[in-house]
Amino acid sequence: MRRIAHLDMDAFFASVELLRYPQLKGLPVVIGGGRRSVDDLLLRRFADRPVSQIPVDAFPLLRDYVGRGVITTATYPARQFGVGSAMGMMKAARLCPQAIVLPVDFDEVRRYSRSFKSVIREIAPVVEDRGVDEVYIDFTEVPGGQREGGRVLARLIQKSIFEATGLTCSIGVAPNKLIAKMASEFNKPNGISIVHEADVQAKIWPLPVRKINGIGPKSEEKLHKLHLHTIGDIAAQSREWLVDNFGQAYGAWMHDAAWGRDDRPVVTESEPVSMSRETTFDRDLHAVRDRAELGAIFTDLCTRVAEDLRRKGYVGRTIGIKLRYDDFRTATRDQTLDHYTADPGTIRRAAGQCLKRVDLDQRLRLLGVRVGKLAKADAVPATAPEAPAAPPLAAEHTPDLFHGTQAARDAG
DNA sequence: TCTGGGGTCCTAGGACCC
DNA sequence: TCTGGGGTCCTAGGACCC
Repeated sequence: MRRIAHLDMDAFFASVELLRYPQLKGLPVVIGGGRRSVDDLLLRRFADRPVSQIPVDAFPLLRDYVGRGVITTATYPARQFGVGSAMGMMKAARLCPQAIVLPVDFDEVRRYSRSFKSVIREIAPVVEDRGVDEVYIDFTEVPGGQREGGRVLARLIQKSIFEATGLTCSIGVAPNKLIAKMASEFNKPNGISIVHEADVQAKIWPLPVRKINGIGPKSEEKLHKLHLHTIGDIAAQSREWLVDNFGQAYGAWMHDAAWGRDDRPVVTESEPVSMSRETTFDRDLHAVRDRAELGAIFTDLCTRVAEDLRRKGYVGRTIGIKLRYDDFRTATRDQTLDHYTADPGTIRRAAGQCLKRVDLDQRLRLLGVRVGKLAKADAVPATAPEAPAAPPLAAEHTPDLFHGTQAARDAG
């Protein structure tokens, strides 16, 4: 009998911060925002004492937050005010102005991520990564993995993670990934939930459709229009009806999902498909009026993707850009080269070509650069960047960007 | 008050080749 | 002069997830 666990760290980003600032325990704290944070200032101001001694009233509050951005994680006390992840900072500030705001410390989060995952792998080796704070674990072949439906092993993992990191997690164990994912939410935080095949009707069917991993806001809205609100409502429809309304692949999948059927394996290894860097500006920028600023950001994005590729040992063939207009519409353009590259100049030139194919009259709020069709750098025949060599990546050397004049282009 | 940054996968049309 | 399918690759957009 297959036994699959889904493990989800409780309020991971916030919990990592609480380890550093235990004085914030029990308070509403939100993580997110980024650049505008006062965190560094705080540390400098109280450089004379351990961070755990910084007084609570010295921390920055959500009510004082200025800028764009969304909440990455909210502590449970903050959630009581209706604040949750993916919520805009400004909206969160209205709901809970007294919440403390801290920026994401990616290095620290990654460190704890590696740490809790290695604890799990020592106990149960078949682990699938689902981002920094989540994994699927195959209990089926683990000695003792079937005892009490997986509860015994789940408890051991929970305890081992807590002892190694001081962090809590919630675990769902079920016949497959789909149900395990839903089950891990049943007893949050620091909970375990065991679901068997026979429980689907009682425990899964009453849930709202949105709880199915794969049904998002758009599908939820469409389901609601069809008067389907619970997973049981979907299960009550015929496969044919769902296919007629949602298409062959999605409709059939939805039917299976509602009946708790899912035979996807736990995948322990995977290769990246693309790497990208993007940034939302502090204020909307215009291609002509803010040309220099945009040019510098663009160059920086190209440089950073190139660094990411090199650091991880990949090259790519498809170079693309993404931009978001002030009205939140998104446009993408990409171009496939005849050779693989990780060279910042090559990426910059190809991305620059893409930029010329998109409307730049409207103000922009976001710019991104993506490299796709990746291959391992050592698995691909080495190709020199085509002559002439890539120009240096200074803004003044790339006058073709953002409505550069033809004369400037010729000069470049 | 809008709405981050990093991804994956799917769809659909057109090019191009056999 | 009209009429094929099938397969693969490229591109743009969009849904969804963490």
